[in-house]
Amino acid sequence: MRILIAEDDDIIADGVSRSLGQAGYSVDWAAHGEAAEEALLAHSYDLLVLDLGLPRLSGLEVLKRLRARHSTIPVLILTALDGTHDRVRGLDLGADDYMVKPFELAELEARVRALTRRATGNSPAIVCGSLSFDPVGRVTQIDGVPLDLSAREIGLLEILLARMGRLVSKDQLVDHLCGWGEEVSHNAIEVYVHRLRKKLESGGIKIATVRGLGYCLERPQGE
Amino acid sequence: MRILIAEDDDIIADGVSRSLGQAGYSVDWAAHGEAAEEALLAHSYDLLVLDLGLPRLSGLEVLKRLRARHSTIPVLILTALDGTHDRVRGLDLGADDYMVKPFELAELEARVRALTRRATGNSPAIVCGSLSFDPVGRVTQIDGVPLDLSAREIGLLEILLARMGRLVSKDQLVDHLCGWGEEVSHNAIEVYVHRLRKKLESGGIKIATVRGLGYCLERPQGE
DNA sequence: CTTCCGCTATGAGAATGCGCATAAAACCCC
DNA sequence: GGGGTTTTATGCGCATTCTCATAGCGGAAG
Repeated sequence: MRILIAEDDDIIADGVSRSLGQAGYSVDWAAHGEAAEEALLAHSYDLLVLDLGLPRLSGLEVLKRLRARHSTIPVLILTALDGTHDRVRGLDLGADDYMVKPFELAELEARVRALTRRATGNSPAIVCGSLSFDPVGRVTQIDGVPLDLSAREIGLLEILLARMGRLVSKDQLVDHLCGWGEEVSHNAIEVYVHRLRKKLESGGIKIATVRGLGYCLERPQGE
Repeated sequence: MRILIAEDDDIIADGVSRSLGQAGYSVDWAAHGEAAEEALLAHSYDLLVLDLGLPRLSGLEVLKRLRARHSTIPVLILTALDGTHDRVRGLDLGADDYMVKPFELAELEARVRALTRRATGNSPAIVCGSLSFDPVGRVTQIDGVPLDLSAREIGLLEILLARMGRLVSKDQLVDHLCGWGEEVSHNAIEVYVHRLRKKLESGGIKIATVRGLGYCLERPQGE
């Protein structure tokens, strides 16, 4: 799950990205409207958190262009206390939710969860054999028993589930786990896979290795 | 967008088909499992709304056969409140979403939208007799059973499938398998072909040798 | 028909480097 | 600073790849 934050106040941006990063999302940050526009064109995000008071290119303008391109990415707008007018206009332009500054990080997280859920097609849970993954709460269960996973493990599992039964290269994994700027070695991926495998093996879930190409979460036998 | 509804309760079926028809889909209705099976074989649908409690042929069976034919149509299953077990089994068999009766038509519509949207992103598998190959996931199945191939074998199969029924020279194979700097001997190609043949023979897939010219993946009968 | 030569099949062995495991270091949040 | 998590470091095992040697096959020429 990849999220773009368009926010000029770097203290807020920092807090938000930490908080969401902690929750297992990979977060990119754009400090002004043009950077946001560029990032949106260059990558595919699952959610945009958009401050309306952006320099260079206003948040409303970014949103307008985004929707003009028929993008359906969920957008959560951030607005100052007195920006009622803009807020309304934002919702008119196709924003999905809004928050008024200052806000609680916990509440932001909750709303982000709600919005990303919608993006995953409303599916209540992704099931793979005895494993079920709830994209809303980002909670994993094996045979109904909650499984304790770290942020990185959740991120890894998420993309493997999204591409269940297909091969996923290490580069693809790196892409999904990290925003740009931060990169992680292939070795790190191997370590995550190792740990995730250990936690999943009790449920009979297997991650197959294809040497030189990548990993593949085995789809449970449809029989 | 064409949708098939397999549902024996004609009141529900009527409501659903009106609602979806209203929304611009063209809707067919099958009142029992065999009719659904027949319709699925006769036409190509973009979505199947499947009641699990069908007479004549159960919904689970319909779904199972559908997936056995390597169909990737999105399937939304309808289930009674107490059908937890069947629901889980349905998702295991490759259903994409489910709804519990009774449900709101508006919600059904929303989920149908989500599923049909997702479908357009799906890549069609390349099928050759009992073999199917997903070019995106680079995963091979024979009669629905995943086949364990190495990187080189996958690469070889990939290009043979792309030129199915046509002759592929060894030089072409070398080109496709190796990057710029690296080269590989013709003898190596022979070895890959040998190993790939061994793994494919159980599925009745044949790679013909054309002496002095190259190899050719035989197109299955009936096309 | 027989012989010969070159192409292909096949098995076995060797080399490479990928991925695994484990440990240890950096990091981060409370 | 202490628990957790993330990341880097490192050596080993082994699957995969590739070469080699040999046997099989097919076509062409004599």
